[in-house]
Amino acid sequence: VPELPEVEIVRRDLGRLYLGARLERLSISGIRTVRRHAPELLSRLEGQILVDVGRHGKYLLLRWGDGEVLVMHLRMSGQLLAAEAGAPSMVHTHAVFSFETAGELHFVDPRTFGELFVAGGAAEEGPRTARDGACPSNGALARPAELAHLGPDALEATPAHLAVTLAGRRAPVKSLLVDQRVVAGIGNIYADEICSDARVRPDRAGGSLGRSEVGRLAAATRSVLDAAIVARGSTLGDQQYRDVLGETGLYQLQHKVYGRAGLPCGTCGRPIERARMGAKSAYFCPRCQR
DNA sequence: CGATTATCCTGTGCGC
DNA sequence: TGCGCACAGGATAATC
Repeated sequence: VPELPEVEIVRRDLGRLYLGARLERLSISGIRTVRRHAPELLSRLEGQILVDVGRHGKYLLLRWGDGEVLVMHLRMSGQLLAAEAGAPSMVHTHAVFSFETAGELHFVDPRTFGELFVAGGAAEEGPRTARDGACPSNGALARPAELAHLGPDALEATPAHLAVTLAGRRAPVKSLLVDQRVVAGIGNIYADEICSDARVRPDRAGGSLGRSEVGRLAAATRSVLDAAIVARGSTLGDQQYRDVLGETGLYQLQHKVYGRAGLPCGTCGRPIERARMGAKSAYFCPRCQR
């Protein structure tokens, strides 16, 4: 459930609570959570200081004093929750970060789809291209090789990029929006909300969109994600999403279409429809969205 | 090659 | 009250 806005809130919370703190111990109890490489690799983070918390799409990037980057993804049911030192763990806690002075951080994930791994920890360092080494001095967190397949972060993507990636595609607009290779960070909820804001039906073929429609889609991507971040993300009925301090988001109160099948559209009053797109459902207003 | 479908997993809520 | 089952969906592998 967590998508770009929720992950961005978690990123900010982590920075506020743990930046500059020294990791005393990292204990892993869930094997599946660290499935990318040997769990022992994570022990190299112990003793290091958290120096930066970044994000690309739905991935969190924690950079440590020795230059290591810990990559985390919450997937469907993952939560990162602050806890007092020595506090008992909830069920489905798969990793506990114990900081020297900042307390603990618990990685809780009932469905175990989430994961964490040290970037570059599993593979040999590949040959560096000129691009890779071009500007390491600007302090920006370089994207790990494991995330090379991702498109630009949805907040960084330009309208031109969106136009190019939609051109000629037969796949539905919504499928392209949630395709992390096109833009990174958009999931099922925000794809529906973005299509609603852009007044474009989610099942329209990407290549069939006109210039102004692509423009509206790009603008909607920005405005919807920005507004969702201001509202600290969406916490749905399942109460799944929580920020690091356990608080819910409020953006669900501003949802125009997601989960609102049969309810009247706020603009025209027609009932919101729910359509099956593959295994997932898409919500839209049949009158306002074309 | 691009588009669709199955898979991973557990908690929840529904119908019977 | 309880049981079975569909559903939720992010990413990836497999398949059409």
